Amino acid sequence: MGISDLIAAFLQDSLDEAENGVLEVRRGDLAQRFHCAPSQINYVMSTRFSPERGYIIESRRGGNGYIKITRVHVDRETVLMHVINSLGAEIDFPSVRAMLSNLLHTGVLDESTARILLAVTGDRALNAVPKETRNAVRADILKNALILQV
Amino acid sequence: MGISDLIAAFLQDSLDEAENGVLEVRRGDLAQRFHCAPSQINYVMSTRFSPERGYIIESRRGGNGYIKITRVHVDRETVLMHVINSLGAEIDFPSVRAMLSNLLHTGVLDESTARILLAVTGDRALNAVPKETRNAVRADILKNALILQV
DNA sequence: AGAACAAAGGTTAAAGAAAGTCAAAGTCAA
DNA sequence: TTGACTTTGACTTTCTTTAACCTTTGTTCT
Repeated sequence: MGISDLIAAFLQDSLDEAENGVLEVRRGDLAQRFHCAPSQINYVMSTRFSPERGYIIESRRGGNGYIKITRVHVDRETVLMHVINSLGAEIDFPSVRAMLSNLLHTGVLDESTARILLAVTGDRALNAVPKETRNAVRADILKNALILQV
Repeated sequence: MGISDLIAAFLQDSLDEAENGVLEVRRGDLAQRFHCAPSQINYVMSTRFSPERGYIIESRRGGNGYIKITRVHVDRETVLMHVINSLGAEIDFPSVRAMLSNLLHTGVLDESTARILLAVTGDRALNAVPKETRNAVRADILKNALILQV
C-alpha cells in the first residue's frame, strides 16, 4: 500500500464515522499527518474520490480554506438506470411521489430536482391531458428528466 | 470558520430576525464586537452581501453614520412572476427554449433546472399527449415548475 | 454663517493563509 | 523495459486580515 492508499483509507474511515457522509479536512493537516506533499492530497482526491466513484469534492482556498468530501449514493448511475428501466409505460402520481421521495432520501436526486419533478407530473400540470393518458405522460416525462441526471 | 464567516453569519441571523429584511448596523460596533479592523466589515459586505447574492448595501458616513443591508429577492421573484403571468394558456417548444435560455442567462434559473424543464417540455416527453394539446400542457408544466422557483 | 473639530464610514495595497496546477522524477508490475 | 500509477516541489490563484490614509457628515464655537 502506497501513501495514497493510506490517505484514501483514512478518509474512508473518517467518512464512515461522520454524519451525513460529509467530511471536511484541511489539506495542510493531512499532508503533515502523512508526511507528504500537499499536492498529493489533491492527487488522492482526484483519483479516489472522483464523481465517478460517487463523491463530490468542494473546496475553498485562502484563510480557513478546506476540502469537503461528500459521499453521494454509491451507485447513483446504477440506481437511476434501474429506476428508469423499471418505470414501464405508465406510472400513477402516488407512485411518482414514492419514487421521488426514495430517490431524494438515497441522495440520488437533490431536493430541488425532486420538487420540480413532483410539480411537473402533478395533476395540475397535466390538467390538459386526458385522464386516460396521464400516467403514460408521467412516465415519459420522468424518463426524459431522469436520464439527464445520469 | 474565519472571522469574516462569523460576521456574515451574525448578520444573516440579525437579518432573519429583523422585519422587512432590512438591517442597520454601525461599522465600528461590529468591528469592536468581533475584534477586527473596521475595513473587514466592508470586506464582508462586498463578498457576502453583494447584489449578486441578493442584497443591497447603503451607507452614510459622518456622525450617526450607518450601514444598511436590505435583502431583496424582489428582483428574481418579480421576473419570475412576470414570466409566469405572461405565459398564457399555451406555449410552443421554440418559445419555451427561448424563455428558458433567457432565464438561464439572467441568472434566474440555474443550468440544471433549465435543462430539466427543457427535457420535460420536449416532444419526446410529451409523446403521449395529442399534438393539439401539447402547447397547453407545456404551459401548465412550466407554470407549475416555475412557481416553485419563486 | 464659517471655521475647526469630531465622528462616522470608504479605499487600497500589502501581507498572510490556504488550496490548485502541472510537469518532472520515481516506482512497480506485467 | 515500458507504461501506468505515485510522489514531489516550484509556481499560481484565491480568499482573508490588517493598517495607513481618505472622504463625508454632524456639531460646536466664534
